Amino acid sequence: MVVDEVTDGSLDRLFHALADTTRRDILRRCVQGELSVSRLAEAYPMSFAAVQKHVTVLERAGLVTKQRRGREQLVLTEPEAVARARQALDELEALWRGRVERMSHLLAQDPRTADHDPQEGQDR
Amino acid sequence: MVVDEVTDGSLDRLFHALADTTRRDILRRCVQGELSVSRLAEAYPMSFAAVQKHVTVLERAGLVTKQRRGREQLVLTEPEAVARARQALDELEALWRGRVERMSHLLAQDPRTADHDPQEGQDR
DNA sequence: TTCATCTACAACCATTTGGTTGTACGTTAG
DNA sequence: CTAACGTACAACCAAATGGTTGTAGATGAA
Repeated sequence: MVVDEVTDGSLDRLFHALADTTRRDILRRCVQGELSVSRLAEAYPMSFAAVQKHVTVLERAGLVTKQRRGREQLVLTEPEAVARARQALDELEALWRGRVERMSHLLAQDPRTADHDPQEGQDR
Repeated sequence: MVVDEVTDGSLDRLFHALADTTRRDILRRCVQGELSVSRLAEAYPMSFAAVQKHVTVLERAGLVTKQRRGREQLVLTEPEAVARARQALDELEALWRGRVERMSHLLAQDPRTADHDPQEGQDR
């Protein structure tokens, strides 16, 4: 359950893998059901080798794994990797909320009048 | 509420901007309080120009904006951009959950109806 | 076996990235 | 005014990216 040690390098690879339209689309397709690399490649206007490289990038980022089935290689998504990316974004937002909170503290030096929240509410 | 039209290109820029340790660190620093580019540059073992370029990448991704104060340029974070990235990840997770749900459906059904579509018509 | 399919990977190429240095310009402090 | 500071931007470079083609190895089908 412990999301094992998110290093800088792993986050670099994660976000880099997500930073390409084709790769995000591959993820969307595979997240709905495993596909072989060949089947995937049929969907894009590029060579099989190019799609293969994209899958490799996703794989090194931990976003997918491959599993042999006969002569095919099925691409399986790893939802936990998405969770790791989200965790990094959450951390940023937490910092931001922290700042807002500190600012509120400064604005309301007297704890008794510390009704907080100057309009910067939450999204979700 | 409506997060204005997330295009492929904007997501590319967003995730690309996040795919670098230095840039994520810049975000963390700026999210806690605005800093000038010079002050930021003091924190990293690289030239001022390099940091300037990183800030430009963050800016084109919509993650920060710059605001002049005298001769300084303050870097301000834009939390909504982080929210856009999160939305993209949420969408992926939703697809994944959807698959699980469909799989449960299939398991509850007659096995003979469980056919896979060989060529889902998609084009470009 | 023979043949078609799926995958792996090398070699190559153009473009982008991430860094550097150098120069120029606006602004603030003395 | 002059000097120092903060910024902008160009030119350059090595390395990584994203694509190509070609070749070769496994595997399944006939």
